[in-house]
Order: sequence, then C-alpha cells, then structure tokens
Amino acid sequence: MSKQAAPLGLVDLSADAPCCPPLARRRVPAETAAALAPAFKALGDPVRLQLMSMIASADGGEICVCDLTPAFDLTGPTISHHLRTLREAGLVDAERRGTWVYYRARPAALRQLAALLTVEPTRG
Amino acid sequence: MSKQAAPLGLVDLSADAPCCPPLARRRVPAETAAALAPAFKALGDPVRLQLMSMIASADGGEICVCDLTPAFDLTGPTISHHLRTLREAGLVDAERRGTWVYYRARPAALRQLAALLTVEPTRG
DNA sequence: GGACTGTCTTGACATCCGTCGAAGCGGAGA
DNA sequence: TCTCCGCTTCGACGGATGTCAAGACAGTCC
Repeated sequence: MSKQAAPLGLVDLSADAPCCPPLARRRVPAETAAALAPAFKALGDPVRLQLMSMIASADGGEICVCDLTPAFDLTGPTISHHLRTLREAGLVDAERRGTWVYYRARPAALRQLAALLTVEPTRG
Repeated sequence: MSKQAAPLGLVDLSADAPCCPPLARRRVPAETAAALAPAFKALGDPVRLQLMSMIASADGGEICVCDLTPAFDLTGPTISHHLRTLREAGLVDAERRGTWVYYRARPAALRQLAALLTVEPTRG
C-alpha cells in the first residue's frame, strides 16, 4: 500500500517528481509552494520534528509506534495524530505487521526539501 | 536593529550556532526540535514559502516590500504579517531605507535547515 | 509645516491545530 | 470464542493562525 504516488490529497513527494531547484536560485511558483508547504508545516511542530528524526534515524530503517509513544508526555491518540500528519505530508510510510505498526522515512521526500533549502556555498 | 543574535524570543539560527547533525543520523533532542520547529512552521505556508523564495533569490540579495506585495492577491497588512513571521523565525532580516523597507535572506539559517534534512546518498 | 505615500500595528473574526477522553478495529493468545 | 492489547478514529475543547479594515507611524516632497 505504498506504491501509488499521491493518493487522495496527499502531497506528491515521490522520488520521480523532478522537483525544485533551490529556493534561493529561482522563485518558487505558486503550485510548487502549495505542494511543498504542507511538508514543511508537518515539520513545524517540535513533537513531529522529533518523531521524524526518531523514524529517520531508526536502526533497520523502521521503528515501532510502541517505541515512539513512551518518548513523549503525550497520549497515544495524540502521537497517532502527529504520525498521521507526517504520513499525509508524504514524509513517512506506515505498515502494520502483526500487532504492531512500523513507520519508516521516505528519504526522497527529505531530499527534496533539503534541495529546496540548499544555498550556494557563499555567492558574492 | 538587526545586530543581536536572537532578540526577545526569536529563534537563534545564527551562523555560529554549531547546530545539528542530520535528522536522519541521530535523534534530534527536544530543545533542538523546539528551536528549529518554528523555522519549518514559518515555511509551512505557501505564501511564506513564495515570499522566502522571492527574497532569497532576489538580485542584489535584497528586495523591496513594494515588489513583494503585488505578487499576491492579499492585502498589505497580510503580507506584512507573513514577513513578520519569517523575521521572527530568523529566516530573513528587514531594513528600512528611506520610504521603502527591504528584506534579505539569512543564508546561514537556510543552511541549517537544509543540513538537518540532509540524507545520506543511499545508505545500505 | 502640511499633504502624500508606503509600511506596520491593532482589533476583530472565522478557521485551523494540538490535545485529550471515549469508542472502534484488528490481531494475538488463552 | 472470548478477552486482552496496540493503534487508530471520533468528538470536543481551548488556543493559535490567516485574513481584512481601520488607524498609526516614518519618510519624502512641495
């Protein structure tokens, strides 16, 4: 369930989207901004930024929700909500395996965002 | 009025903050997440993402508000509000010169965010 | 000094967002 | 089958956010 590019209003941050010269090199057009802003917004919460980091840096490339939840002073539903936000932003993928649900990062999405923010070494 | 590093609750994204190995390499600690999330949140709006791009890609490194406002179907105060958000996130600097106000990007801040999102070419 | 221009601030309002408790669903084990 | 456990969804609430109209402030030109 992770094959289609942008299911149902999800952001398309798939690897093959040939997206985006650096933001500082040329003006980002409105459509591109509208497509990428949700990803930045998803990272714009401290909890989600930590979740994203825990997922992206996990050994084996994936991590169980049961390892994420106890790292915060928040209820299960709240963590679940944040994970959903990251999922809908196209930053992570989820997979149920038996009792547990595992999350893994989408490196291509992170790479796109990083590329957009890239700045020339020191121009001028 | 643009000399001090992090005045009054602003995010410290100054160049000398030795901040942040990639998010995918090691878990981002809570304080770091709290410090950086506002910058991502500021970029999490399509209008601000475009503004940021227009400012960062401007010839001469700076751009007048009078050139920013007409690019959107929004009122002056609304644009001003978004610019303030970018300023308080430490992403841009403002300077009044005569009648007009000029904005310029803070490359160091963008670099920090880009570095945080950096992913190994293809690990594994 | 006075009028004009450009930008920011204030106040108000509708909407969105983070959070929780309660309930639902799916799988595992007795 | 029945119960327990993990995770998600639903419904609700308070606070934050995006937007605008009106007013305030800074600087220029006559």
